[in-house]
Amino acid sequence: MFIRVDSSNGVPVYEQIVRQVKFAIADGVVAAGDLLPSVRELARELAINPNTVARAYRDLQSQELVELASGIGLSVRGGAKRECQTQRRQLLQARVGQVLEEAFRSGLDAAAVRRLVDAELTRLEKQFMGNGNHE
Amino acid sequence: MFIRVDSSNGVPVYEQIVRQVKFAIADGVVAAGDLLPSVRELARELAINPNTVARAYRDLQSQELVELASGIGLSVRGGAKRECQTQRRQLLQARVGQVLEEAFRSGLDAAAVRRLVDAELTRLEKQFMGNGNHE
DNA sequence: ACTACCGTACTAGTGCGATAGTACACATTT
DNA sequence: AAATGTGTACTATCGCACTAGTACGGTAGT
Repeated sequence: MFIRVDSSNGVPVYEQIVRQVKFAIADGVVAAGDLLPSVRELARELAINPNTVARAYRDLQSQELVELASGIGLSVRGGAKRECQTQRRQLLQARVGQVLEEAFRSGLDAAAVRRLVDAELTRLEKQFMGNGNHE
Repeated sequence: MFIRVDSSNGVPVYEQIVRQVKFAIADGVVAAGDLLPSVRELARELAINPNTVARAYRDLQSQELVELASGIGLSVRGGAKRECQTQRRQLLQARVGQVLEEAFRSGLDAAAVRRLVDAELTRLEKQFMGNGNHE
């Protein structure tokens, strides 16, 4: 699967899994009715403990994004895609707000912030040129 | 002092202290030669353990931003202000880059990102209207 | 000298994320 | 019926950030 975790960045691994599964749902990489990779399979793939994956899946289930197909696995629920897209958009907006607020606190004014954003934007445009992203 | 910590956001408290002391130095709130608040005083103020503050101060000392005035306290070193300003600028630029990259990955194009940034920017401008910040 | 304050060092205990191993109920496949 | 694979539950253990309390050497004020 498309999931990658980094155990050294402070963010709990199970949260990283939850986040990336949500992104996969939002992107349509897994559609409604599709099964998530099994707990043991994903654990083997990521070289982590099955309990950690199970913890992430439990969270996804309690958020009603995914439902138990008993004996089969966990399947993506109907409204999950739109919900994940909404959550992703809200998360992004919040992070943009945080960073801009930090920029203000650093003494930059709106014009300086705009310059900084534009500089990073053109840098990233070169990097992402001509591909439909979704690593 | 001007420091505020949040023990429930995952970031170690001592790192929050290091970060905010650096910001205070960058902003000139504490100038070269000034003493930092004592370990015990800051610990009492933040309602945390003195060891946690001591840990933060040890980091600042090993980064040569602050030096031991034996028996007196820790004083801000000469080049610290410029160094902290540089670090803060680099940190900010990196965070802007991260967020914009995440925006690209969410499927937004450069124009959409610019719209999102502008929206947050005008929202924050209202909030910060007519004050020299530094909460 | 005495007291008070400074940073530092040390040990012990707590909370939480993660690991490790086992057991269980369920469904599919053979 | 048996084997395999699914998610789940449970206990034990480990590491790390943090708390808690104490002790020590250095400096200033009296």
